[in-house]
Amino acid sequence: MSADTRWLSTEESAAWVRLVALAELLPGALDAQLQRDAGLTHFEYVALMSLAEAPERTMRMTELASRTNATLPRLSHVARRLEERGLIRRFPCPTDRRATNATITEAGLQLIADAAPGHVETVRASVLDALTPEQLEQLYAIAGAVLARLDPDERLAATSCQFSEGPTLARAG
Amino acid sequence: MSADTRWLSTEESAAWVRLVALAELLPGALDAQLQRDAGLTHFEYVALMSLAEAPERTMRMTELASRTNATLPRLSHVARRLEERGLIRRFPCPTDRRATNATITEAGLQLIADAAPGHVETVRASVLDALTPEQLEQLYAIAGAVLARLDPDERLAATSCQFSEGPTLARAG
DNA sequence: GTGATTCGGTTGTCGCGTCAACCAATGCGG
DNA sequence: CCGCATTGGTTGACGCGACAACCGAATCAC
Repeated sequence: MSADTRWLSTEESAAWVRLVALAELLPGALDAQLQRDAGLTHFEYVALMSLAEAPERTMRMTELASRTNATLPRLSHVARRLEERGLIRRFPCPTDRRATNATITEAGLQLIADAAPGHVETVRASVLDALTPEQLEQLYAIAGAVLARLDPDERLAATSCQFSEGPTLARAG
Repeated sequence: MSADTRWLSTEESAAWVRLVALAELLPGALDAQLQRDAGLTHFEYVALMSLAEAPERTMRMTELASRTNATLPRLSHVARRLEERGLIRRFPCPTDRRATNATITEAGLQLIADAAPGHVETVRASVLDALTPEQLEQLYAIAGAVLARLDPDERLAATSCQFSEGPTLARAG
């Protein structure tokens, strides 16, 4: 009976409620747009993006799972579906025959290249354009502070969610 | 072919990646703690909390669904499970015989009363205690600006996630 | 009143994620 | 070498949420 619970102050409660609402709504909004326009979940989009930006467009299943905050079984299921759709290919790793490498195919690159503009547009419309430059900086700091608690190993730090505007990644065989 | 896509700047991309990571990890962290300590999902916790704070500890299914950002089928499934566990009760609304009212039981009140301290502790440990008072205020404003886009009707504005420290809600029959 | 429409809710089906079980390959101790 | 634990990954069963179909009750047109 720890009666010494530090309940939330009014300000804490208000901010918390909003953060929870945000965390509740954002994934659904991202999934809905990507599903509608590209037939992809946000998770699939991030996974394909990660592969697209990896050296040789190839990554070990375990590393991909870690970078996308997925369990290995989950990634395995998703990879099977993506492979059935011809968006990725899997093959045993030559140096460690336990491991599996995943590579994004040309069709996969094409799909995310087509999907990226709409996705970026959604990100702007639902979040970024609602914030001032100062708030953008504040958000970066705040999310960083929280992630230090939730993701101490910074496994998700390297996820990428957009194409840069540099030399296009698609068709760069 | 909209080649006029406004790609993300470095600052935007960095903040966005962190926000996505946060939205990805937070629900899992909340679910894990509540599941472990009370056998509840975060959604079930919020639903029970909403009932506990409603007048007569009773609410219409439709209103509860709206406040918790749930579809009606989802809420119906969850309500059936909670009822089977004896945490809520459902009965037809006397004034509109189409409608169903849900009431939290004594057992339900007891459960969330027991679960609340641990949950608040988790909220502090994973988020609130990582932020300065200024950042808390900034978070409130930022999340408010984004929610204006994601939840224009402010349906989630009234969700409550904690017990106040006022007269305890449990056992107040 | 009576028929058509809408509202409030429940039920069934399907897809995805989790968990546990399993298998092959590797590494390690002796 | 030979056990044995560990690593990397897949598979199957189960639970939850989304979607569609459905039903009774209320409402509206006239």
